[in-house]
Amino acid sequence: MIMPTVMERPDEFDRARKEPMRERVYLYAREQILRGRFGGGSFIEEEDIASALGVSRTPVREAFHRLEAERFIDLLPRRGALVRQVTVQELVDVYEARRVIESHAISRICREKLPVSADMKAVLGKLEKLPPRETFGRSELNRELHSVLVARAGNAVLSELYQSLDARQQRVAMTAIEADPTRLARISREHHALIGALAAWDEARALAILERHLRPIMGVMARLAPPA
Amino acid sequence: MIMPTVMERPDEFDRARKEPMRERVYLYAREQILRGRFGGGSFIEEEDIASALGVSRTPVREAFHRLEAERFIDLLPRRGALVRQVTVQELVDVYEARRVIESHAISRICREKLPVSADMKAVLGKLEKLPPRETFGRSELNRELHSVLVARAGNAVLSELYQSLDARQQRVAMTAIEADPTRLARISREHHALIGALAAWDEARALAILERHLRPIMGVMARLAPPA
DNA sequence: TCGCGCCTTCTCGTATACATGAAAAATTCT
DNA sequence: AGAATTTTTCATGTATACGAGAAGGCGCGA
Repeated sequence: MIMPTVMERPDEFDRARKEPMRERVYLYAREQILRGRFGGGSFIEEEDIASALGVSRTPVREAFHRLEAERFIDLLPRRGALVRQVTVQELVDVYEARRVIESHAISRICREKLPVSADMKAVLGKLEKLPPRETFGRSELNRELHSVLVARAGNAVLSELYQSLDARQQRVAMTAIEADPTRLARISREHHALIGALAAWDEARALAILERHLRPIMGVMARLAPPA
Repeated sequence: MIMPTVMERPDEFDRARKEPMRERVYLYAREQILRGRFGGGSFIEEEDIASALGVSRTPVREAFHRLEAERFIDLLPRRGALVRQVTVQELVDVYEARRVIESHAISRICREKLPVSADMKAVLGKLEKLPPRETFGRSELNRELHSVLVARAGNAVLSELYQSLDARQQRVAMTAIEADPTRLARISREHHALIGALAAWDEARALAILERHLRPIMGVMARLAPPA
């Protein structure tokens, strides 16, 4: 029932686009949550979004169901959509899951002697071209690098699972970067080291770098998401 | 557009139940796919299900979206719902993913010296009480045992990921059992051995048993799902 | 004043109606 | 006849309507 922000002007978006309405509704609601406008623990109602975007409730419902599947909200029967509170425990679990999947990918890449893919090089290249100021863009590319790494291992199912984790952590990743911008430089260094170890198929070294790479993030999380 | 089976009598189900309609529609469509009545590669239309169950298209749409999220069908824009063909590659990937997650769970249980949970014992108990004839029930319990094992490790996120894998492989698991009923006895023995190793916190042994346990299934899969 | 139950209100869940766009069918041209 | 184009069909995508169930307010009684 809490409307965190009053929209002065109905959030009109380009209705000319031909992509399905529910997709745009989904992206809109997702961004509101990501940006923290819909705080965790507050309710959103279908009609809110529908009128704000000038669409009917039907596509909003479909977007809500997708958001629920991705654990952004909980759909309470006849009550509304509760924006999930990100708990510390959940973050720890997400990072452990990431570590499990990424470690496996690294092991496969090294054991099967898979060369570093063009995708990985492309992402690294884009990262270098991007000025350090562009924290948002860099953060996106960093996440993409990890995705591409997992994809390289060649297991589509694991890649999908990893993607869903990625969506879940995205909320916090953004604020984590903002809270400590100096981390970006460190992350870049670690990424280069990781790709280097992968190119040399040095499994032990790559795994060690991954460990060091993921561990400190948990500390940041704990500070950002005090227990509800 | 292919309706594999003509329903002589509209598949009437108990409309008195108070659980949401979309849930029943979901379960119905899911079972049809699981039982192979909607063959892989064929289209199902919303209206088919709606009229077969005597409901409107609205809950059917929601059920379809859920089935798509669980990878039972592909929703093609303005075309319909395509029942996914289970490829050998996908099955191999699913089993590899299972192995990754279950191995991690075993490692954690052994390293943190977590005692075998009451849940696990309960499932084992139910399994022993169930007569060997009950292949379907035994298969369900076997899957449940693995779920409980993963849950024991205490990572809710990984448990969720595992659950989604479980749903994906269910289609084939059923037919796999039917194709080779002698496997059930072997599975039971391996499960007992696995729990034994877990109780002793013998990580290496438990992992070895898991490997042996999951590997032969892939052979069965390859025979059951010839490349499309 | 406080507790209990009724009533109002408001949102979701489902049904129905209409619009849109793609596939299939019919027609025409070569 | 064969192929390309137009027409038709028909399932999906979206909007709207209606009913049911829960939350909160209000009045009544202790």
